[in-house]
This record gives sequence, structure tokens and C-alpha cells, in this order.
Amino acid sequence: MTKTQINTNRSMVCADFASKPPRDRILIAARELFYRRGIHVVGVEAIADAALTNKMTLYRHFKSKDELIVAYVRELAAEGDGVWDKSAALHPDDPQKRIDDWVGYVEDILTNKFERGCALANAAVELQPDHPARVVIDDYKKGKRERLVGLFSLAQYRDPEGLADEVFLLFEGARISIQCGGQGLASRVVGMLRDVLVKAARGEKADKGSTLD
Amino acid sequence: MTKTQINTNRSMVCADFASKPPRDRILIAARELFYRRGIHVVGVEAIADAALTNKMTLYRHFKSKDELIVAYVRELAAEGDGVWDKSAALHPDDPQKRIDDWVGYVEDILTNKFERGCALANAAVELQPDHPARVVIDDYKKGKRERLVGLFSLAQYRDPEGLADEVFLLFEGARISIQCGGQGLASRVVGMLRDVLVKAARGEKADKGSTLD
DNA sequence: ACGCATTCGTACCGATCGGTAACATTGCAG
DNA sequence: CTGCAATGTTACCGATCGGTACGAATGCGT
Repeated sequence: MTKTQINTNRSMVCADFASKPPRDRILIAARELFYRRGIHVVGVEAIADAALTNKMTLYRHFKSKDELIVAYVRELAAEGDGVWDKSAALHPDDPQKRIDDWVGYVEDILTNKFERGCALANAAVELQPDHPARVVIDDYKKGKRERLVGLFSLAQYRDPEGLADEVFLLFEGARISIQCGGQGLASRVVGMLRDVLVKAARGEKADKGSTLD
Repeated sequence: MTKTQINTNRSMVCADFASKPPRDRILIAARELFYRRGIHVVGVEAIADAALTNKMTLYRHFKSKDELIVAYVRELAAEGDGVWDKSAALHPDDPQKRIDDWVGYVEDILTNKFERGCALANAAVELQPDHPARVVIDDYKKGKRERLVGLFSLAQYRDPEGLADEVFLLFEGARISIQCGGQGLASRVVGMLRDVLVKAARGEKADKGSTLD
């Protein structure tokens, strides 16, 4: 909560930005520009400028723009996994608490007025199906759904697969809808999500004799 | 059902393609290329080529590429509205039948293996928030949700607003997920959608004395 | 047959794209 | 201080971008 989110369009996202190594600055700048404006419309020179460096240094760290895109997507995926892992490390034996964490995380995202949808989904929209970054995105999304399934299963909810599908799709739908006409949706979704989970929780431990695996 | 969907990457979507006026050919070609490859990566020359014409003729019908993009988005929106209107015209007094129509339409889309997500949502991802096409997309999406609300209200479902939000988001989430790791989801979503609607139908006409407007 | 508008084809414009060559400059380890 | 690697600077490459000038070809109503 209370993220130190920066609202400017500059890429000065932290005080010691200039003191970071060039590769880090480039990735930070690329991340901001790719997310805000799109991947194809942002040129490598603009990224180098925002990273307080130049095109040559960029190409010393990344063989091509495509490789930079892959690094960008990899970083996003790693960060998403990191949030999840941290919650799992904090509450290793309390799946319900981890579910609450996730809902809070979702709420933070959906109520952030600088959101422009899921950066990974947006990247998937822009990139051709055979782009090397696509498999990273696919794996991440698949993994995220499976984590939800595992969590619901651990919390002994009924039908963890179906429940994971449902909340996953609601979340994805909300994120994409934020950027096209669904501003009002965001606030309603969180309540809806909690509703679905509470309703599902009523069925937990219903008859634990059935095919639980 | 059994749409005459063409699977080639060519833009020869109908037999009399060459006999259509240039403007139509350009819009058809733009539609296919924008959807398959993305808006920014497709140049006007590629569109003109696919439309069996040249850049000059394109610019006689569209003042700029941006205007072509707006026309593209407008056409998509009009077509989406058309599907809805047709169902409404066929079953003006049978909201349940229209709901079934919509679910069938959704099923057609989600099980079409050439789907690359909602063309309008994809366009919104690629275009800057101040692009003139964005308001067309926003209006369409808002309108679509309101149509759902109206339909559920007409069918006397309980909480039509919440229900519309739910099925709308599930649908949107499914469409975006198809193109990133969620191939398996598509088939499950349709069942889930029917489930949600059936469950909601159980609450219909519950107490019709309440604030129905 | 004519005139006229639409369309076609080509060649071009300036700008920007991704990517590189070659060299000057910095900073840090020995 | 010396040496070497990392970084900065500038200029450039071919290709492609959105957009246009202009003349030739076409179709069609009269």
C-alpha cells in the first residue's frame, strides 16, 4: 500500500536514478515508455534519452530492440512473481491471508488512476505471435492462474480450478476495460471479486471426503 | 453460426473483392491487417497493396492514416451494434432468447481459433488516450455494457447492473486471455458464463415489487 | 465522339526508424 | 601514473514511414 508511484511522464522514478548503471536506467526508461506509449511507437533513441545515455550504450547492453523488449517483459514477469512469492513467504501456512493479500494487490492496481492495463497483456497485443517475448508472457499468465488454483486448493475452496478461472478472468477483464470506457467498473470489480470469494468460501470444507487432490 | 470466415492472411475475404469500389477494398484490407498485425506496424502502402490499389487512391478517400484508423474503428463498432440490433429485431419481446443469442455469439468468438482478441480493445491498447478513435471505442464498450444491463433488466434478472458487469468482464477477460496463455480458458468460459446466467436466472422475478424501473 | 471525374502508377519529399563505425572521454584497478 | 574497459559523442547507413505532385490511363454519362 501507499506505493511511491510517480505521476510524471519522466522516467526519474527514483532519486538515485542517475547513479544507477546504464543498463538499469535503460530498463527503467524502456519500462515507462513502453507501458505509457506502447512498444512500437517508442524508438530506441527516445529510450536512450530518457535513460540519460545514448543509443550506442543501449546497443552495448542489448543486441537489438527485440532483445530489449524481451528483457522488459522478463522484468515485468519477475516482478509479478516476486509480489506473489513475498506474500507466500510471509504467510506460508495461511492461504486465506495470501488470498486477502492478492485481493488487496488487485485493488491497488484497479484503483490506481495511472493504470493503462496489464503491461504484459498490452505487450502481447502489440507483438506478433512468434515474437520471443510472447512465450514469456504466456508462461507468466499460465503460471499466475495455476498459483491461484493452488492457493484456492490449499484454502480448501470448492472447485479451485473454476474459481481461479473466474477471478482471473474478472481481473483481466477489468484491467483491459479500464482503458476503454470502463473507468467506473474498476471500483465495482473489487467488491464483486470479494463477493465471489466470500460466496466460494461458504462452500469450503463442505465435504472434504470428495476427490481432493 | 458457420461464418464464412477466411483463414488466409490475404485480404480476399469475398469473391467480388476486386469489383468493390476502392474505398471498400481499402477498409476491408485495413481491417484485416490492423487486426492481424497491429495498427502501428502496418504501413499505408501495405494496406493499399492488399486493397489492390495504391497509396494515392487511399489518400483520396482518407485524409490521413489516423482518419483511416477512425473509420476502421467506426466500422467495427457499427458491426458489433448491428449484431445486437439484429437479435433485438428478431426477438423484440423475448429477452431470454436475446440473451441466448448473445451467449451463442460469445461462444462463436471464443471458440474461433483465429481470434486475436477484441479488435477494439486491441486498438485501444495501441492508440494514445487522446487519439480520436479512442472515444469511439469507449462509447462502444460503454454502450455494450448498458445493453446487457437493459437486457437483464428486461428479463427481470436480479441485480442487472452487477450481472452485466460480471458477464461483461468475464467475456473481456477471456478475449484478452486467449492471446496470452489462456487458450484452454476459452472453452471453459462459455460454460462458466452459462452457469452464471443460470444461477442468476434462479433469482429472477424473486420479488418484483422492488425498485424495478 | 466528347468531356470529365475517378483512379492508377511512379517518382519523390522530409522525417524517422533500427543499427553501426570510429573516436573521444571517463573511471577505476594495478 | 598507467592501462584498459566502460561509457559518451557524433555522424552516418539503408530502409521505411506518412504524405504528395503530377501525368497517364480508365470508365461513364451525354
